[in-house]
Amino acid sequence: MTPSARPTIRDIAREAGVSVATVSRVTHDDPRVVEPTKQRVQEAIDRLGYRPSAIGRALSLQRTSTLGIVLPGLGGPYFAQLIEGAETVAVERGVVINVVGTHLRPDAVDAVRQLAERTDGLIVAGGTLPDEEVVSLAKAGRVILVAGEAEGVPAIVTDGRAAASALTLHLIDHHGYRRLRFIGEPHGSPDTAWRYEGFRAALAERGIEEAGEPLRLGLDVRSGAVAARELHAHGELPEALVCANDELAIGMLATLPGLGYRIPADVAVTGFDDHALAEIASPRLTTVHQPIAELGARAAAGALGEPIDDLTTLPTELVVRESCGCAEEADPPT
Amino acid sequence: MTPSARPTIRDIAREAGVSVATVSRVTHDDPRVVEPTKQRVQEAIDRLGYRPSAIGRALSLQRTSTLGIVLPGLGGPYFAQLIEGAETVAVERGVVINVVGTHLRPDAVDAVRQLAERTDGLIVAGGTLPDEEVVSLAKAGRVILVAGEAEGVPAIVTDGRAAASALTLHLIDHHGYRRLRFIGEPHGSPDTAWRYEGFRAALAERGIEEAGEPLRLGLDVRSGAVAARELHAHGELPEALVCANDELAIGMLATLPGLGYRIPADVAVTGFDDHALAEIASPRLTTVHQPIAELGARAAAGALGEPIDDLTTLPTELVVRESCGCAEEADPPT
DNA sequence: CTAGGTCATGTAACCGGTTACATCAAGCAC
DNA sequence: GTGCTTGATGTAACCGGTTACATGACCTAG
Repeated sequence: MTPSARPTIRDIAREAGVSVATVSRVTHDDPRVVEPTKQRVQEAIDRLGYRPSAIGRALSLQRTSTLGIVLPGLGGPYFAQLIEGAETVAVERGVVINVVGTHLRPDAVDAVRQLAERTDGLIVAGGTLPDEEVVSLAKAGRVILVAGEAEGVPAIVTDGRAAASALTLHLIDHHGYRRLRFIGEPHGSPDTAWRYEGFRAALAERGIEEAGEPLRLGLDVRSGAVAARELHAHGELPEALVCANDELAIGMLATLPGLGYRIPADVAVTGFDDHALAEIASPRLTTVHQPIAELGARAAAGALGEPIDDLTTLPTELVVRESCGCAEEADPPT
Repeated sequence: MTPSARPTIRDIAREAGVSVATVSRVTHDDPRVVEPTKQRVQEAIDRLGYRPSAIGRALSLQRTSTLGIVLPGLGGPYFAQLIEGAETVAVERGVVINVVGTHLRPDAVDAVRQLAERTDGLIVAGGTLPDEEVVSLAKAGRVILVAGEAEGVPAIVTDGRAAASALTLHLIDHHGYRRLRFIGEPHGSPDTAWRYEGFRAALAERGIEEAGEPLRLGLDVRSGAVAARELHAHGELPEALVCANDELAIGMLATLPGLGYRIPADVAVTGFDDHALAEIASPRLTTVHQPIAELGARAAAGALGEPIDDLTTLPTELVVRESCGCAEEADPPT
């Protein structure tokens, strides 16, 4: 960013009648510079409006003070929370965060490589890049994988498999549902895949057959609405719909009543993530709470050099509300 | 990102027995290099796993092929769409996008200055930085302001004032409401401020007194729920609630029925932005559609050097659905 | 008075690329 | 054979910082 010829350290040195080393020292508050000199330099800096070039500095220091985050897209609260978590750590260390979304970039791999060049560390969300690319990035620099796995790359995850299984068992054992269906595309992301696995494992454990193939759709609200209409169009609904995330579930919550189904009386719906709307929606959504910000924070710390295990698993919590069929709890609306 | 000593262009030159200039030419597909030499160099590159350093290149070229976007936070679809719009333009030009959220950074100004160093252009959302900082950034580089205004900085906006006014007049003239209240903090962002202005202008035009101070809250779903409870607790509701954005409105839509109010029979609710949920929610939300992706795309083009007017105003569209009291249109749910 | 030490500052190499210009060999015309 | 052109490649300066080491002024102890 240099249209109007920014002054360089050498301009300041000339202006103040000192050497570049002295200017550099002043900008670093080096105590070796004597007061009058420091003042003269500071004046020159102010007069010319000098700000050291981050690129020059990065080249010299071999360090950028930047952390990169690679996400599929920026939509949705999941990623916003992840970033916020990382941000808390980054702020502490004077590091700035750069985010790229791969979702709609045909050249995602290139974009990420370019990002990797400019950062001291990288947080990569599972499902954004081919495994071998993650491995190769990790060979060249510090990379932490979030909600994903790749050979030899430290990863931070939640145990979505176990959580989905617990959720599904709640539906089976507590409510007695035996016709259940999973909504979401397991191949879309490792997170979804794990959730689907947990779902199937629970069914298998209770000797139940799946009510149908997973309904393969995106993870957004609109897909939830589409799913609802599709299920309706194809005839009878299962007893319970296990959605891959809350947004999908919220889309269903909003759409199913209009099609004549009562939730949870006619069909139970569950989500995943504990979205802000989950406890506001009606009925309130049964879901799984995940420490997403914590995930981001740990990943950031690791990416910035803190020692980290090969695999960190953070705990999840089943949040039982009403959409699964459980009675409304005592919870004062006002 | 250089833990495992990456090879530099000089390593390759030595390995291939040529000069750095030749290596540089090979990496640029310069036709002047003769085939056998090119091959020898390429082999050295592959053998050592060389990738040119983006920082070295940036320093030399005085260009980073990077576009920065400064947003308050990354939450919510508004910003996700803005980024997507920018991304389409960036992809075309082989530029990568870096996003920073200022929301929870006490050192936002520093973070943005650092970003500005590393980018060829900057898109700044209104309300993220003090005006004078935006002006000073614009002095040093190419800056486009989105949904904001600052002396001498090219801006792209939608006419939120006119849109809010049209929306409010619809509530007054078409539905006959005369007790209206605005939900949102006008000082929070220019966008909200303009919407509030439009709201007040409409009331003034019809000689109506405002039903109360704006209810000053954040722009998220949860705040909508809080607002609903607060209004309920303080006694009677106005006839119509004009929310600063859809998320706020969706929070109210989800909460008010539980408190015993029917929408729109007892109270009308409107939003702003045309969120994905707006047409799925029930009742379907009356709101204002904004070409957000277009906003992002234009801003990106401008920030990357395309000539741009001082002020570009993009059109909005009033989307009348049910939450304002209009009858359900013919719209087949399946 | 001098050797040695301390301190403020300067000099110049270095980080990893790009590129203007120099160099040198080969080909060609006379 | 000489001079000129053309083409492939090399040399070295430059981008904007940082910093190890050099320098030289001044102080102090012997």
